[in-house]
Amino acid sequence: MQDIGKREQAKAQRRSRIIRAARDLIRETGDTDLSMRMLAQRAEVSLSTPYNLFGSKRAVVLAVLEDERDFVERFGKLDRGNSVDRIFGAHELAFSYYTGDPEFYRTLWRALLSTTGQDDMGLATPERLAQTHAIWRALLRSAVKDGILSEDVPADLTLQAMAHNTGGALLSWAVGSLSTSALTPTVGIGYAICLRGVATAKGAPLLTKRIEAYRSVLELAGSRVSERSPETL
Amino acid sequence: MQDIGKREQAKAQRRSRIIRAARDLIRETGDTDLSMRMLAQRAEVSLSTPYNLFGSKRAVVLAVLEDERDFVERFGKLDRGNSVDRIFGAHELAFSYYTGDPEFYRTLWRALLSTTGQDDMGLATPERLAQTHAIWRALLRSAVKDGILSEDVPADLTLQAMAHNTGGALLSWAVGSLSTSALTPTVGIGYAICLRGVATAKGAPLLTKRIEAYRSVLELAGSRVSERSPETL
DNA sequence: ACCAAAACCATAACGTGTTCTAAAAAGGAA
DNA sequence: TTCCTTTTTAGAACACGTTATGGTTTTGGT
Repeated sequence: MQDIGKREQAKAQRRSRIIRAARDLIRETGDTDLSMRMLAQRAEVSLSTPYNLFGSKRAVVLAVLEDERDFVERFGKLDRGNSVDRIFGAHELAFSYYTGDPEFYRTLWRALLSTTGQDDMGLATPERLAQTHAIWRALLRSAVKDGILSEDVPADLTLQAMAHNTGGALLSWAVGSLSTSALTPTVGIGYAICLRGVATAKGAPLLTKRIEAYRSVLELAGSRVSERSPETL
Repeated sequence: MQDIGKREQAKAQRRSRIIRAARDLIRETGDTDLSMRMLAQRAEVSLSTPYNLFGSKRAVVLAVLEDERDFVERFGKLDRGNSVDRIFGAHELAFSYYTGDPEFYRTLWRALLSTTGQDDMGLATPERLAQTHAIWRALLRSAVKDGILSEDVPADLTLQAMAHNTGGALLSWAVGSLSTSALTPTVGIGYAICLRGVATAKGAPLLTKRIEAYRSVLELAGSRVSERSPETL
């Protein structure tokens, strides 16, 4: 009844070999998309094996994405400062992955987007979605408890607005409309504006300061606010 | 020297025939993506012709999208009510296209997203981008002039936050994480939250009312706020 | 009316993600 | 060992977007 068969072991090894090969290929070729045939050759498996173990190219890329980010563990070390500090600390931590290796994550996101449609899979694994959702929810609730955020708007609605802000910014960034240097401050301003929309009189000044701070970062980066017009759709 | 050659005329006719065929194919097949070969057959042109006239499948789909929405003209008729009324009137007008024919626009957006990456084309034509940007900018400036929005945050930053909110919501909707009935109110709440973040004391209550209104719409639609967790990424 | 040039057509080709087939290999149980 | 089951493999196949290549048609100017 034990999972520790020699069979599962070999399978796990193949899985990680495929993920590693995919990561290396994306890192090397850059904007050239990785192909399944090249991936299979690099991972020393058959072309069928990635489909047996993951199901699709999309699933492989998603596995690479979630393998790279030791996100949740690092979140635990954000207990310093007040609620607002922790919120924007989490924000900058989350986006440090992208800005730290832009080429890699850009092509990764493009590969994720380019296969959207056939399966009903979203942009992340349900488990990861639930994890990050719980973390952010706790952050907002903590801010409510500290008297910084009002409670006449449910935290979930605020959270959804922030999540959509994130998604739209990442989409613009992946497409190329938003520069890497502008990514983190732009989303930060979006967060601060949203949060000030549901803030108490006590909390509002803290968020105003965040807006000012990110604005100066934005101008320091030399990029005018709308080097291209934002995608108003 | 005149543009009105018989040649251009035939070319324009082929263009519109391709666009119409693409629109019909998307309408009929639904989630089955339209293929270039089927499109050429339906439009009674060669497979090469769409590439000669548009450049790529992506460009064809984008042409369909912009051909469908007589957006800018309809915006002119939104002069009733105060600034806030006009803003959310514009919002609901913009999203009425999507909610009015969800299947069509969903597949259309998926087709747009699925070819993102090779060319540097964004999610809309530069002209359309500039147009809608100008319209929204005017709406926000009008709200500033009416004393509803504060002016210590530049309108472009607020606009960018709202645009990213839009993009993220549309992405979630296209992927399937956000239901059609929840689309308009969810984005409306996002707008209202953002705007209340940069509102004056006079304007804040108006936006609070909008939030309440959209919340009741959301609950009336029977969908719990997070039927799936929002994509926090 | 003729000619040169430009546009379009049919077609093949390339590489892609994905699926399907039979064959082979490998692990576990007797 | 021997047998059975599960998994991997090789390879072909399909539909797709896109490009390149000649050949054919059409147009505008002389």
